[in-house]
Amino acid sequence: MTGNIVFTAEHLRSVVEHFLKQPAFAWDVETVGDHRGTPALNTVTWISMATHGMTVVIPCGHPLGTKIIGTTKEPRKDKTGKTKFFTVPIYEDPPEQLSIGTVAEILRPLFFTEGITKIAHEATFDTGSITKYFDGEIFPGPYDDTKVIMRLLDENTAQKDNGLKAWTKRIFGAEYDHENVGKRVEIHPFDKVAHYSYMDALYTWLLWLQKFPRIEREGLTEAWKVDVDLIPVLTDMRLNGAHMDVPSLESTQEEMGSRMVLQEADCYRAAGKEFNLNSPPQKQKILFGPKAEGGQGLKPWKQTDKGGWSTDADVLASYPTNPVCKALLAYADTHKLLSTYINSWLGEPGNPKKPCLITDGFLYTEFQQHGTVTGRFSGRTPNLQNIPRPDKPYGKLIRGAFDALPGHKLVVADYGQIELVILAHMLGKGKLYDGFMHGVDPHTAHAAGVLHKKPFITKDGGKDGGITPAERQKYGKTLGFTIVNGAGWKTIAETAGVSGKEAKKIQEDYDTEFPETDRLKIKLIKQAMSVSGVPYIRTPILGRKRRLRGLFSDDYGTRGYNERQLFNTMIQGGAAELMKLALIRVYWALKEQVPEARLSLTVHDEMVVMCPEDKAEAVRKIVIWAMTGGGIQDRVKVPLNVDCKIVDRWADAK
DNA sequence: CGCGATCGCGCC
DNA sequence: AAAGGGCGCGATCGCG
Repeated sequence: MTGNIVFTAEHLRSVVEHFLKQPAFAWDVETVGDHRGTPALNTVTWISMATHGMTVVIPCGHPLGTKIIGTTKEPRKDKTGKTKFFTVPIYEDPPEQLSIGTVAEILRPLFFTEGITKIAHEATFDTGSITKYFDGEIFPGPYDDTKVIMRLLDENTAQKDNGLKAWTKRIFGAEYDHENVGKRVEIHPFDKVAHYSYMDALYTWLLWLQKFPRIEREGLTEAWKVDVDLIPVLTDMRLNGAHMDVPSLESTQEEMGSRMVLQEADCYRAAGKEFNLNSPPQKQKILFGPKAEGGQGLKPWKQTDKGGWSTDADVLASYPTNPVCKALLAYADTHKLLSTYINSWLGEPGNPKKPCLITDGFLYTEFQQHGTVTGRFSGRTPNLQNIPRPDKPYGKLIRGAFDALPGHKLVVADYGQIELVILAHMLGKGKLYDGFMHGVDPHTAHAAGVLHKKPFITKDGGKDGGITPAERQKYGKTLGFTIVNGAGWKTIAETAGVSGKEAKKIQEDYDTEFPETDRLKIKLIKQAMSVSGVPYIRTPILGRKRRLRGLFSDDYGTRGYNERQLFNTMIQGGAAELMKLALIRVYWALKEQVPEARLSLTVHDEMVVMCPEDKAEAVRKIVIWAMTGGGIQDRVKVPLNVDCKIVDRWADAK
């Protein structure tokens, strides 16, 4: 392997010459720095590449040599504050390496050659990390991503088994990393990291060679193409980050912090003692323990998955007169939001384990196009797809901390009722479909259907035969998500606030008034079961597969669960695919027409773009075109609808 | 001390 | 008869 470590410019040039003659290559980076996982901020110290006939590894800034030339004792404090001494090896100086600048300059012609496919495992990370060395320019495609491929071929793989190491072990039986070297390359000796980096590129290449042909064989080409077209888009978003008003976030932190202290005290006072307010077992003891032992003597009624007695918000709310429950509910709300969305982002100064996630006003997040079984994106580190809604008090403050740079605006667009659009598209007829075709909103259509009234909002309290806004809310909105998710009458009763009897009646009326839905469900289930091997269905827009082994289960519950997943995947997955198409369209249109504009975020049916104030109107038009215009509207039978606002803060968009 | 499981809960 | 789909993450707790 020694000859495959590149130390000189001459060597690297000859490598590039070889790679330029190939149709495709795999590559990988190793990164260091306080923000090693954030492509916008990290430092690349290794690049490795593999193709037909050659695999190389290019060190460019590794700090250690290979030979141990001595040891030293390093003091480290443990949790209790005790100082312990660890023996740490001292390595020889590292060999002389090319600088990342030189490496990027020589690699540039290779990466910027259109027509050579660049393959990585989780490409947005590697692509984003190297972009800063290419003058901030994302290199052109075609791209490919073995993680995307593997996930399309088996969407049910658990997230933790979805890394390159796991695949390499499973498919090639090879294990080359027992120490998680990639997590902190800078503490490992030179040769070890060289080997590790080399193997990463090599196995990405081998995995691609073996698995890519299966994409076409399984009829997944269209879904795959969109996912790889998303690579520059998601890389761009990952690099852009979202701008934050840090002082505002800090003042919210203080406000919530002092509020929480009071709420803590309320809990202790009500319970008559101090206990850990975040510990389910301790809460159990307090709530359900006998009064003689200082408990509240409440009767538990809800089990956790593991069979314990639940103390979740549902349970607490069911004892509305108990002061402990009341106090715990208030505390939990504040604690959850403060710890998840504020403290974890601002970090703890002086604690290297809890760094501030906001750098120069920007918070960077990661969108994974292979993060879910349905085809939606998932978001992580941090997840910006679950920020509290602006219609809640703390949500208004937290979402309000996402703002635009001075002189800029946020253009925020979201699809209206996108899941029901997909449902209507699949149905192709019936009251929901007709409603969409005539501009009736789906909640109104649903409420009117089950109430046997006319599908419009009444103007005279109901004498005209229409439905009231309250009926729309109560029946229409409830039906909307219960259909999509396959909820039962109990959930309907709970959500709509009606009796079980009435909920069952709603369900029956829905089935008679909207018979197409049940027929569609049955058709899709039959379709999935009619294929040879593992049952699967394909999403309506791009034909992504969802395999559902449990569809044939003898167990009623398992089978029902799989049937609900099937139907939901069609809807949720179809909606996600429209958004993916829209994102690709908006990215390229903006690049061409308003290059100053930047995609910041996407949250399932919503996208956020930041741009200079005087370009906001132009951006708005582009976004609306991208989400609803020809080329995307052609893919769905009912009209797409977008709400698009120009605002200063994310919270102002709703 | 680090890791993983568990509970609970934020969003769409 | 009976059924809520999809995520990520913070805090706790038990294990090795």
